[in-house]
Amino acid sequence: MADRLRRDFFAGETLDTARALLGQVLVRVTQEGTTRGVIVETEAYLGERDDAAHTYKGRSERTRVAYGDSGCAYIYLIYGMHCCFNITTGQPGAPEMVLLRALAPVEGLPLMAARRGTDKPRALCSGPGKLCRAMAIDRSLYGEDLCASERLFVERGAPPAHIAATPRIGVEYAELCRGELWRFVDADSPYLSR
DNA sequence: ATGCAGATCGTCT
DNA sequence: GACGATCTGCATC
Repeated sequence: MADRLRRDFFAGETLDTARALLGQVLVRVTQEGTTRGVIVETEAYLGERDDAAHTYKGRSERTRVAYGDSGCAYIYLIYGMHCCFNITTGQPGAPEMVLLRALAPVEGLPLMAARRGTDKPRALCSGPGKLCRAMAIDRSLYGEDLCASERLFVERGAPPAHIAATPRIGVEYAELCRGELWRFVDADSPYLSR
C-alpha cells in the first residue's frame, strides 16, 4: 500500500506544489470500485494576485474552502455541466490552489470507461472535466480533506523525467497573468489535455 | 487536422 | 442578465 501525501506536501509554495504533484497518484474510492490515475498535468492559481483565479476579487461563498487548510478539495461547476477539481495549497488565509487537468489512468479503467462513455484510454482523463467524470468527482466532495478522507486522496508516486511549463489553458481573459507559465505537464505523457 | 455551435446552470454584477 | 479554469459532435479542408 502506497503512502498518502500529508498536509505538509500541500502547504508550501503553490508553484512548487503544482510541479511536485506531477507523478503523484490520485485515488477515488466509491461503492462501484476504486479508480487511480497518475497526475500528468496541473495548473497553479495564485489567489489574490492572479486575475485568472476565482479568488482574485477576494472571498465568496464559492471560494470558502480556499481560505482554509491546504490539502482540501475545491470543486466547482463550469458551463453548467462539467466539474473542475482543485487542491487547496499554501498557508491558511492564502487562497491558492492547484487545478488537476489530466491523469494517466492506472486502475479501474472499465469503471472510468463506463462513466465516460468511451473506452479509449487517452480519452478517459485528458481534461479537467473528463477526469472529474471518470473519477466520479462532483460538488458533493467540496471541502473534502484529502489528508483524512477515505474516498478521495493522493498517494506517493514517482516524479516524471521531464517537466514542461506553459501558459494556462482558457484564461485569455486574464490580462495580467495569462502569459505566466503556471501550467505544468509531464512532457513525455500521451495523456495530456492537449 | 482545425473550427465552430450548442449544451446548461451556479455565481457574480 | 451575462458569462465561464469545458466537452462533444459535426462540418470542412
